[in-house]
Amino acid sequence: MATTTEENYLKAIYHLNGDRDGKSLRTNELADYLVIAPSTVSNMLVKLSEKGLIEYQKYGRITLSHSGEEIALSVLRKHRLWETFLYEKLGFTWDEIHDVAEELEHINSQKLIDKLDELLGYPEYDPHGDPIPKANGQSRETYKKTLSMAELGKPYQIVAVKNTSVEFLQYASEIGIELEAKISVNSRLDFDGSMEIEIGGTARTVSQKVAENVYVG
Amino acid sequence: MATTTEENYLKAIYHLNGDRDGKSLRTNELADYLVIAPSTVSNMLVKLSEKGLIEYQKYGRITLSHSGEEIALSVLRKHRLWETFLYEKLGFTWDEIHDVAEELEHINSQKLIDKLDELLGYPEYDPHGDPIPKANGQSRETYKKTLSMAELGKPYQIVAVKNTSVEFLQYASEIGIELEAKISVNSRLDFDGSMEIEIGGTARTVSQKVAENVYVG
DNA sequence: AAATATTTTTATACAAACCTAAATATTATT
DNA sequence: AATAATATTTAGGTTTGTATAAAAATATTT
Ligand SMILES: [Mn+2]
Ligand SMILES: [Mn+2]
Ligand SMILES: [Mn+2]
Ligand SMILES: [Mn+2]
Repeated sequence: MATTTEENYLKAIYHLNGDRDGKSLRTNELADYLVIAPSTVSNMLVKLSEKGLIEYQKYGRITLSHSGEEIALSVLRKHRLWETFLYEKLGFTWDEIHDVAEELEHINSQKLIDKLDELLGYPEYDPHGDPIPKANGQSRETYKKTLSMAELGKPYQIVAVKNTSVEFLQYASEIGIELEAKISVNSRLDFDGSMEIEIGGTARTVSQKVAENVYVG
Repeated sequence: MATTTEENYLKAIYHLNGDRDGKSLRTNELADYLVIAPSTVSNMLVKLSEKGLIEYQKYGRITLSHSGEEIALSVLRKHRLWETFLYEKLGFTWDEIHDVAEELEHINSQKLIDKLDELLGYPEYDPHGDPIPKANGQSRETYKKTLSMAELGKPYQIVAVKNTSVEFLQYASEIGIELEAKISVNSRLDFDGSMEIEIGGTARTVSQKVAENVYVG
């Protein structure tokens, strides 16, 4: 069995190798993401590699092995099912669920997760719009079009958010950014990438950074 | 904050000091209960004592401090609420819930436990008949009368079970021992304390050990 | 009350997960 | 291609929670 720490590494590697354009994942990037020292990561990479959970050799690129990816997907499945539970059944808001799910995802019980899935009615997406991997490890691909890439004047719907920090999600809620909300871009300012949008009938200005964290479809 | 291990120690001390008749709790008994070496316990006792969570000095008796008891009760509350959730909402059987709750009880989120309590309708007892401590730390006293102490011929109801091992609970279910079941003792054999009982209309023989693990009222 | 047995503590060690600082390898710049 | 900058690993330490074996304290038996 993988420890909680190992599971978090595998999930991080899966995540960081997900939306990248070819660039190979390296020690420092993982260390930054996990907010720990590069030397700690370096040691752990040797251990994960010895356990057959990642493909890796000194100074090289970091990728998951087949069994490593299986674990990463199962932890991600648990994470997103718990988030859905907290949101749907316990009335948590979407900015409160991530941190708690970060702990719950490490509870070991196949029956628990199967029954939770059943209780929730086999949801396909979590409250941030992210796809929930299936029990067999199948997972839908992630979204590609962000609000910052949207065409001017065209009507869109919000399908997911990228960032799950409390700060972003609370701000997003305040300005009406929520799943399935109708949204369109009126204009884009070349200088800083900020844009005038219309959301729920109200006109707003959002920064490029915000626009890059909203997926539309 | 207490670590998961510390929480488990405090809960164990609370439990072992609960149904005892004056005998003072000592290192070896704790070590046996937790299935770890006495030296490990000895070291941990010094740490817990330094943290002000227990009253203890070398070679002496072990009791919880006020703040130690607060933590023990809050962990016990979480444990029993989770057990109730698994049983009521996810269809687990009463022999499957303890081990999973043993992990879930260490998740840190006040909101999570408050909302769980609400979802369950503020239950008073867990699926083993044990009282669930209130949020303010109040807890009903534990039961005193076991089946082995019952009067012959008198009608009783099962109110709780003492042992939560899979082996005991599965056997108990098989012979009709479940909460609220009507039960009476026909005869008791002095030789080994075994007894003839009638439960749900069926006559059975149970050992003294089984009878000591069933609470009636 | 001595001797013996038992319990508890102390000394020492190990694994996991982290750290800082130093050494080394890789990459970028001149 | 040599030098400088950056990334990564290695060396050496810390903390938490565990273990075994030896020492010391307490309890029991003779
Ligand atoms: Mn996690
Ligand atoms: Mn999510
Ligand atoms: Mn526990
Ligand atoms: Mn219980």
